[in-house]
Amino acid sequence: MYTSKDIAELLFPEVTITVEELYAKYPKRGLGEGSLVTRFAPSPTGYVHIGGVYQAVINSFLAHSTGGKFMLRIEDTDKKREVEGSADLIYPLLIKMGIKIDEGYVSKEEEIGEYGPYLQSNRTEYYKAFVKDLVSRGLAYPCFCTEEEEEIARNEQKRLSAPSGYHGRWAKCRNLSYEQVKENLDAGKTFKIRIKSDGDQYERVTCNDVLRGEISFIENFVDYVILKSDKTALYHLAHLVDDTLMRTTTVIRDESWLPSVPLHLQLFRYMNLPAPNYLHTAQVMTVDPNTNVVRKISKRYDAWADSRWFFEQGYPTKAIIEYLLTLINSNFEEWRAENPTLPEEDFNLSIEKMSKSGAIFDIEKLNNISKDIISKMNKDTLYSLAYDWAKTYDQKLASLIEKDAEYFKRIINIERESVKPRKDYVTFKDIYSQVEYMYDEYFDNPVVYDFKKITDKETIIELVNEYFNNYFDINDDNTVWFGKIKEMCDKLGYASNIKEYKKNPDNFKGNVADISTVLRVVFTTRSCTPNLYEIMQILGKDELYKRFKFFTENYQN
RNA sequence: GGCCCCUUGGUCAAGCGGUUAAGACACCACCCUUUCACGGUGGUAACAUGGGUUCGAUUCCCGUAGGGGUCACCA
Repeated sequence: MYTSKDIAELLFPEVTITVEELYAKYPKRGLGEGSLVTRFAPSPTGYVHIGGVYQAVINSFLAHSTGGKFMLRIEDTDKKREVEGSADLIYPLLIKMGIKIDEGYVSKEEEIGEYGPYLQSNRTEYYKAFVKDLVSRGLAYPCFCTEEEEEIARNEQKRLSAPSGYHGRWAKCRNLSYEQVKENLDAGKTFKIRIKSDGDQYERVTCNDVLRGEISFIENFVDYVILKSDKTALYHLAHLVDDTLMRTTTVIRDESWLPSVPLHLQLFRYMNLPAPNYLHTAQVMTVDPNTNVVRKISKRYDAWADSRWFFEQGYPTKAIIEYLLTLINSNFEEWRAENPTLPEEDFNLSIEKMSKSGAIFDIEKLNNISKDIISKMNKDTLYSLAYDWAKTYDQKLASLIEKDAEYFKRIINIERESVKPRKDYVTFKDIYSQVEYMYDEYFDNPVVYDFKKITDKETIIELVNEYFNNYFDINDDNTVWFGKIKEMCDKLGYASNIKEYKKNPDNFKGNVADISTVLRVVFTTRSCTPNLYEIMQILGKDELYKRFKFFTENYQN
């Protein structure tokens, strides 16, 4: 009389390692009581989705704030979906995001940590060992059904409105004898392994989710495939094996995994293992710009689903992370306001403050955070980050910077490094268009002078001449400089005091703002610029004359 | 359709039985101001709905609706 053990041996003669040996090989970690061991486990199907970064942030913060470990595991069991080379993109991306990885897959050549391999395709023997154990104890079995047969069963179930899946009378291979299995094998049929579910569709099982509390489900009564016919693991199996052997304490994943919790709990029970703690996060969503419908962020429709998009756009890493943090923990902004200079790693991410409902990704809010972060950078930091960015994404800006780094720094430092710094740049992408007029090359192309009230060429020339002849001294300080402009206003019949002007506009030809605008536009072509005095200081006397000359030769009313 | 999760302003969200229902972003107005960018002040705007429980529900329970997820040899 054959037993299930014989079937296991028949199916997996090559598997000699046992689960006991594996447990021994990966002993419990000697971490403190409340230390969380977490993991980010993406599959290499392309670039890292922004939702993945969101997950990684949660995992890493929770591990690090509890003195635990954060792992990076690559879930590449599905070779059909894998995008060549994309596994090697993940680690560098996370590092660039400022997320520290304690253990895991770095590249084809490199791994960190003692609980590996961290690439699932290198763990097949482990999965097989677990499966063999399950089969030998009669808790899993080989299934020889073809796709066609299963398709037919599915259709029948649909027609009958029966619960779908491989179970009950549809589970044809559930009780195959040793002889039947051998017969199929001898006939050259391929098999996959299904869990032999003991679940009852009228019974319930509960899970105590760390975030959501107790959740009750119908027991799993479907004999799900856990090992594919190519003998690679399905997620469910890999999750059981990896998170057990890697000693993960808390499985953090998005809520789309909630429906498979009963299966996972069953799997752990079958292995006589304690299930890890589960934390099912909400998903980040977006509103479709065309239909106004809330939906998942999609690789197909949303360019920014690709986390690299944020780098291309010139968002500082810090802005991306801080925005994500505001979505994850509602009190992050408050903490940031109270601790403006602390690094974000110091923030204590807490599960209690985590929202259960999916947030809609708000670019406007991100922009605000980004603008604020850039405004608080000192000129050297901004210079180096902007230059790094420009080198890969904006050659025009890069070459401007390369001409003269110090000159560039002077420009971006106007009204920076102060209590109320300017907030001109939402991203590094905004810099070019706001500094270009400080460079001579700008005038190689046709320029448009953006004069406001005073637009007549002769009048402007008279005004600038008057200014240069009687009021201009590059050595004046800001106060003297502006005092002289007011003096000139008074002399020419323009109000030097705007309040006075507003009281009796008819008494004046205009006001000091009009005069300032004339100078501003002659020197920069723009009516909106940072502090004019500083701009004039940076341009210097000769350049100012040169620009005035250019104006006289090129401006047309 | 079955099962599961979620539901406070346009968005992120405080709140955890009694509040004039915070705050941030966005928007609007005013102030400050040589333009702009800041900064300041103020404003518009919310508890999906119906039943309970209770002296009293945004808060607790049930139903309904809406949104989302999931029902693969994908993760």
